[in-house]
Amino acid sequence: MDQHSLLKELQSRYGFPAEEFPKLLTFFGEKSFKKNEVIFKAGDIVRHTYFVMKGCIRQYYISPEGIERTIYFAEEGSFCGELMSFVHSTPTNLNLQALEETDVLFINLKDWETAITTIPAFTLYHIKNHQRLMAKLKEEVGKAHNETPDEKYRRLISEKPHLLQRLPQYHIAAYIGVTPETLSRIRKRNTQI
Amino acid sequence: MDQHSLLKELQSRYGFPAEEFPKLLTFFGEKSFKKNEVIFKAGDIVRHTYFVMKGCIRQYYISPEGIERTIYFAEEGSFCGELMSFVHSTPTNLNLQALEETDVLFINLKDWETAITTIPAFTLYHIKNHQRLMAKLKEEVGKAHNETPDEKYRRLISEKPHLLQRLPQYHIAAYIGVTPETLSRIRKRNTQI
DNA sequence: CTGATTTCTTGATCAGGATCAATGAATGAT
DNA sequence: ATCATTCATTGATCCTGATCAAGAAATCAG
Repeated sequence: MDQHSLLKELQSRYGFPAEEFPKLLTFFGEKSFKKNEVIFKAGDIVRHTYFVMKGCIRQYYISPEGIERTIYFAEEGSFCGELMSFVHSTPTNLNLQALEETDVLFINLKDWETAITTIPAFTLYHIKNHQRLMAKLKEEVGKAHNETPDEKYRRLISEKPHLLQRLPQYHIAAYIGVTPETLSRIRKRNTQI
Repeated sequence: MDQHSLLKELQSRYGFPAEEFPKLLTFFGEKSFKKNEVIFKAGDIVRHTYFVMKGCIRQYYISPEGIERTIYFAEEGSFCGELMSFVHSTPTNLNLQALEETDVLFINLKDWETAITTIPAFTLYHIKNHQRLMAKLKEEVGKAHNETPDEKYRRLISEKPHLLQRLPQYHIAAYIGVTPETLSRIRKRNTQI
């Protein structure tokens, strides 16, 4: 029988006792978002944390000039949300949007706190995952500054080649930090044969 | 009597029981770094986490082309290190350098794990602080992409005006992500009277 | 205090991304 | 299938940061 993709994620990185999983799962609900549906936007208080079962969600900021800057695409098997706002019930600066018909698991704050305090392996997953994400984000900050758009593009196609098939190019452009026109030219430059 | 700056940091954000502090403090040692001393560099396994008592430390990456990209200046009252490498004893990609004669508290992995498992308030501080830092880093990634150098400069002087007095301009330039020449011109553009 | 080194500024040129505009391709609705 | 809309490409021009080069200012060592 197929393993649940949430259990797979929990186990993949640091191990998670399978016998605890049914208990954890009771805290989550299921939900679907329509293509292009905005899940939350800057100013909202984030009430749920999501785990993507199927589909794709983007996290993005909107600059004072109104430019959308995508920082992350959450695909199948990823958590997605904004813990700061979620945990402290304060307004977020982030926006979330489903880019396809997307099915998620979600958990609210009360259940999250219960899960965190009663399932030690879930706590451990969070702590270790945060260490990993922080290291990644730091690197990302460094690279965001010093990579040229060409380098960012080549890094993206080497790390997540499928994203280019999956998403319209203007989302890729917003992720790399260039205009769609420039991305089109970058692609031309970087395509041999 | 003056409050210890570490206790002040622990209490400032989420509260920390003062009576637990002496116990926590026994896990830390004291150490000084000379001006420009490199604390650890990419490839090293990070053996300590630091708390800055006096002075200033920068965190930076070195790009494949050899360009240094500074992502953070840790001043008095800040933790500084790289948890991913520290906790897992794996090589880091980050570099740390003292920019002034700098006094720190430090803790090794064994003591850190003991502190984390025996002082719940310390655990809580770490979890909550990570949530805060992750949210900040995400924003930073977004801004790193879409802000112009002028905007980055103005944001820096509004958030941390003292850094400009404290540090040579080429460090500020490496933080903003421009050459020292460009920073000099930005400063000219943005100075009235 | 003096000379040497480092840091900062200024100038000129160059490269590449933004913008504006138009056309072509792909997608979606009926 | 057809039409409408959205998305991708291409061209021309403009703007800004990088680079190379030189000189000025500040800092440091003796």
